[in-house]
Amino acid sequence: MHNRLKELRAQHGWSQAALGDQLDISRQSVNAIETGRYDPSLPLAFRIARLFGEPIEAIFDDGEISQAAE
Amino acid sequence: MHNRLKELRAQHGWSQAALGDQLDISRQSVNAIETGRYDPSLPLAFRIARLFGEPIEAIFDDGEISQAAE
DNA sequence: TGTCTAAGTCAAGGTAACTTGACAATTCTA
DNA sequence: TAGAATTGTCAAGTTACCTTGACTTAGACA
Repeated sequence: MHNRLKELRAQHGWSQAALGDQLDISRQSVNAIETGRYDPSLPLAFRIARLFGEPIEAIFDDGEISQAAE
Repeated sequence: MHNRLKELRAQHGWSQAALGDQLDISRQSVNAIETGRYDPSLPLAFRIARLFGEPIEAIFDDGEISQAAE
């Protein structure tokens, strides 16, 4: 799943390690998510979205077309 | 993490098995998520949100206070 | 009554999401 | 130039997510 983690982290001038500290995960996990080796868990996705002040859907993109309720 | 899966499923009149079919997971997994035994993966959370036409944050709630970007 | 469906749970197993520790390559900078 | 910081990656281990198969309980209904 594509994500904007690297871009958002760069906007704040944080290292992978510094971001990991704030998210309470290791720098290797930050790197793995940024490089697409695996997706974050849902609780971690919530922490990421909250840290950057954006909805999960604005940060992560699973490539499918989202359809609003009618 | 709390979620509204059971409520949303009831609104559509679907069984756990029928919902599992649409999400491409087993009925036991639907039950485990509904009863809070574990959280869905992020890709599965996307499929759930898309199926019900609501944002992930409107269906799942990790209990923390969300703060919009300023 | 017996049968069907739905829901809840358990066991056992596979894969994904994390961990710590290590090493190499690059870049910044004193 | 040497040292520090950053990033990328690997190995090995733990836990979470998800599977199939099975069993139980409860409700609907012929």
